[in-house]
Amino acid sequence: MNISSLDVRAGACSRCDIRDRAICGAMSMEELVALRRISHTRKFDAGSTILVAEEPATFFANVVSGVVKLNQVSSDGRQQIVGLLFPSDFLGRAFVRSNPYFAQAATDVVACVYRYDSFEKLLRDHPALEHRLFERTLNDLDAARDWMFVLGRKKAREKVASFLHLIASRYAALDAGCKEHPSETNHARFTLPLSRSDIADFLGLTIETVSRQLTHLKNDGVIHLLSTHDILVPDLRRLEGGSQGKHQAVA
Amino acid sequence: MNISSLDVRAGACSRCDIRDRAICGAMSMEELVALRRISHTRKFDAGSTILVAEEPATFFANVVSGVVKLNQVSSDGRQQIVGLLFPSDFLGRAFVRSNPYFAQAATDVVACVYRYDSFEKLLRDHPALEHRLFERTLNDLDAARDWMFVLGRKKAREKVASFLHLIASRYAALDAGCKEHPSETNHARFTLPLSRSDIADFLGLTIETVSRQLTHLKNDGVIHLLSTHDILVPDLRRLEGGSQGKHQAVA
DNA sequence: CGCACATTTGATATATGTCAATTTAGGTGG
DNA sequence: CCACCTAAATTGACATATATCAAATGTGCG
Repeated sequence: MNISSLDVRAGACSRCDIRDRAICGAMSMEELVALRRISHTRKFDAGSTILVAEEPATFFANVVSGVVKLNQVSSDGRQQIVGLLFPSDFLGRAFVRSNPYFAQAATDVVACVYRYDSFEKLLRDHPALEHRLFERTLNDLDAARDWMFVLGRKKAREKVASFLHLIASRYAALDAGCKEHPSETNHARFTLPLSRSDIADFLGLTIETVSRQLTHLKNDGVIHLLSTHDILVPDLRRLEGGSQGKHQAVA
Repeated sequence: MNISSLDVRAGACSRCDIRDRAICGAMSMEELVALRRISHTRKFDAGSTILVAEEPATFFANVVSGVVKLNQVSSDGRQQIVGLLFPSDFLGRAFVRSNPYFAQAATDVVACVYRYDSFEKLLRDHPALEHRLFERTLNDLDAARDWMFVLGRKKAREKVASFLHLIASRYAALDAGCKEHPSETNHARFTLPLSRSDIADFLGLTIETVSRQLTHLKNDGVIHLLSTHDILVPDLRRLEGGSQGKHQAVA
C-alpha cells in the first residue's frame, strides 16, 4: 500500500480545515486512515444536547465548526459553564466511561465523531495520539484554572471584558491557523457564539448584569455593539486594561 | 540483578506511605529504581515558596505530607488559589518549562522531588508513567471544573461548606489509603491546613465573610469548632445539604 | 404583520465587601 | 513558667456591587 492510496483513504481529513490544530494533526498517514475508519461527521443544531452528564458516553469528537459549551448543572437549577470548545477542540473524557458534564451546542455545530470503544483502542495502540491528547488536557487545565481567577476574583465589568477577550483570542487563533498572516492587530470584530444567558452562566452572573456591563463598555467606547451579537473592539488592550486582569500594565 | 537487590536500591520508596496512591504506584521495581535515582526528599516550611510562577521550573515533585496551594496572583495583588495538593498529589507542569502558578507550602511540607530534565526523560522512556500522569491530570481538570461551579454559582455559606467537605473528603481518602477500613462514617474531624486568608483566596471571598460563615455553621450545629483550626463535623450530609450543592437531596 | 422570545432598562433588596475595633492565639524572651 | 508582643481571627457598623423583580423595548420567525 503506497502513500497516495493511503491519502485517498484518509479522504476528507487531508483537506480538513482544523486538521493540523486538532489531535489528528500529530498523526501519520497510517494513523489517520485508522482514525478516519472509526469517525464520521455529525451536525448538531444550536441548543441541542451532545452528551448527557453522568451517563455513559458513546463517542468522542473533534469540533470542526461552531462552539460547544460544557455545562455543570445543580439539582436546584443553577448552571455554570465550565468550558467552551471551539473548532479543533476535543470533546470527551478518556478512560472514564461516564461523561462528567452536559455538552451542549452553543451554536450550530459540526463535529468529527469517533466511536467510543474504537477510539480508546486507538489511544492504546498509538502513544503519539495519547500524548497529543495529554497536552491538550494540560492546556484545558491551565485554561480552567485561569478562569477560576476570573470567577473568584474579578468584578462583573472585568468578567465581561475577560469573556470578550477570550472570544476574540480564540477566533484570532482560528484565523491565524487558516490565513498565513500573524495578525498582530489590536482591534477585533466577531459574532458572539453565546446568548446573554450563556454568558451569564459562563461568568457566574445574571443576564441583567451582563447586559448592563456590556452597555457600560459600549458607553465607555471600549466596544461597539454592531448588533446584539456582533461586536467590534477598537483596541484589545483597553479590554484587558479595563478588565483589571492578570497582565495589567503596572501603574 | 535480582528482585531483592532492586528492592534495596528502591530503598525508602518500598516503604513510602503514599507510594501506591502517587504516580510511582504504577511503576515496576525497575522503574522505581530509575525514579529513585533522580529523586530526593525535601522539606518546605509553611508559607515558603516552592515554585515561582512564570519562571523555568527546576523540578517536579510528589507531595508526601502537608498541603501545597497553587496560587494565581494578579498584578494588583488579588489572589485566587486554583488548586490544593495533598499527600500523593503531583506537582509540576509537564512539557512546558515555565510553571504557570505560584506553588506555596500551606503547611509544613515534605515532598519527593525529581530533577526536571531527568523526569522528563523518564516520562519519554516509560509510557506507563506518562499514562498515570495523564489520568491524574484528567482528575485535576475535573476537580478544577467542579470548583468553577463553586466559585461562580454558590453563595458564601455554601462555599465554606463545600470547602470543609473537600478537606474532609481528601483526608478521609488518605486515611482509607493507610488503614484498612472503608470508614463510611458520616462524621469527620480534622485540622484545617489553611488559614482564613487562604480559605478566602480559595473561595473567592474575604477573610471576614469566611469567618462569619464558619460561625453561622457553628451556631446551626453543622460544625463544631474545637479550636480555630480544628473542626468536628457531626454529620457530613448536613454539610452538603447546607451547602445547597450539586448532589443535594431533592425536596 | 404579529407573536414569542431575547435583551435592555429601571427600581429595589440583599449578600458580601470594606473599614474599624476587639478578642483570641501563638511564639519569644526574660 | 509567665508575660508580653505580634499576628490571626472574630465581631460590628456601614457601603456597595450584584441579584431580584418588573416593565419596556427590540428582534427574529412564521
